[in-house]
Amino acid sequence: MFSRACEYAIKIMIYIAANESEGKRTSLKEVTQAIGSPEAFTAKILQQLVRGKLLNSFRGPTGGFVLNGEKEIRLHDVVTTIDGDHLMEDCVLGLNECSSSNPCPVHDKFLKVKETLAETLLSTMVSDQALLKGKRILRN
Amino acid sequence: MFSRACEYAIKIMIYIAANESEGKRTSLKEVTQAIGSPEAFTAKILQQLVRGKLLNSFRGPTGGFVLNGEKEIRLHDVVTTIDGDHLMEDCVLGLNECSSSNPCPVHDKFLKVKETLAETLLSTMVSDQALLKGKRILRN
DNA sequence: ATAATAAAGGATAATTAAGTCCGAATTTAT
DNA sequence: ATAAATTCGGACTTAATTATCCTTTATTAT
Repeated sequence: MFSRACEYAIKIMIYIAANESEGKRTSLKEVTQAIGSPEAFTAKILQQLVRGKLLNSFRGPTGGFVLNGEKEIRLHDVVTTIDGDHLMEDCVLGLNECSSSNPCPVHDKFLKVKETLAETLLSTMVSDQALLKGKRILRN
Repeated sequence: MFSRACEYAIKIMIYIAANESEGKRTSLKEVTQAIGSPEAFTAKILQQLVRGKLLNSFRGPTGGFVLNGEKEIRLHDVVTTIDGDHLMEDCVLGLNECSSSNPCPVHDKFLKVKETLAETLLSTMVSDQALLKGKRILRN
């Protein structure tokens, strides 16, 4: 459903949010350890999240990453930052010209699926208590 | 959401079903023209659909593909044949050990999304009249 | 100032997905 | 029989994603 990078990104954000609820800043090393992801690749994803204004970063000793406190971050923000909004916006069959007025054969059938997905991503905050509780389960 | 190959597969099946409702057998050339897909790649997908028992094939002049008439084919059959059941069955975060009894942080949030998707795929037949009406809109 | 620590960034490699090429096998019609 | 049309199958190429390596830059503490 999501790219591998996006799966990591969601885990990253949840882990950092959980850490932050305990007042802790999170380093690359710590988060890769926590979610079991390749370090260098994870660094790239963290960069994207910083550029996308979802995280703030600090260099040097005691450095690391924190949530951008200015807005409540939703899963929707994370997904669109890494994967874009294709899943919610594009035609399921990949057609350029598909819309409610000029629908592809399956357009109507998938309206509800997309709506449920969008609603889920928009209504779920990365700092949601229900998510943070599951913090321990971010790797196998 | 689906792989490119799976998008093609869905279009292929709808097109062949529409043709078949008019008693016509469909050739590789015709379907690639109809859906605007690369011919050689489309041939591979047709092979997969034949091996998966969703289609029957005939060689030689007047050859081509027809639906396997033994069962009513659902979108679910097409998707699982090409992409597998990852979308419906696997953990959204890619965890191996994620289940209702040992859920990842977002497990519950995505239950409804997966359920809506599965329900949509299972309840939609490729010969559904609503789909065949949209036959003309399978390429840009 | 210096050394140590951590993120930033660029270049490259490995893997997977998407797409192509071409010859073999099968069937139809002449 | 032969030629043409069509699917089958394997090997190959290209493009995108995932992952690694290594150097630079910024920050902290000594």
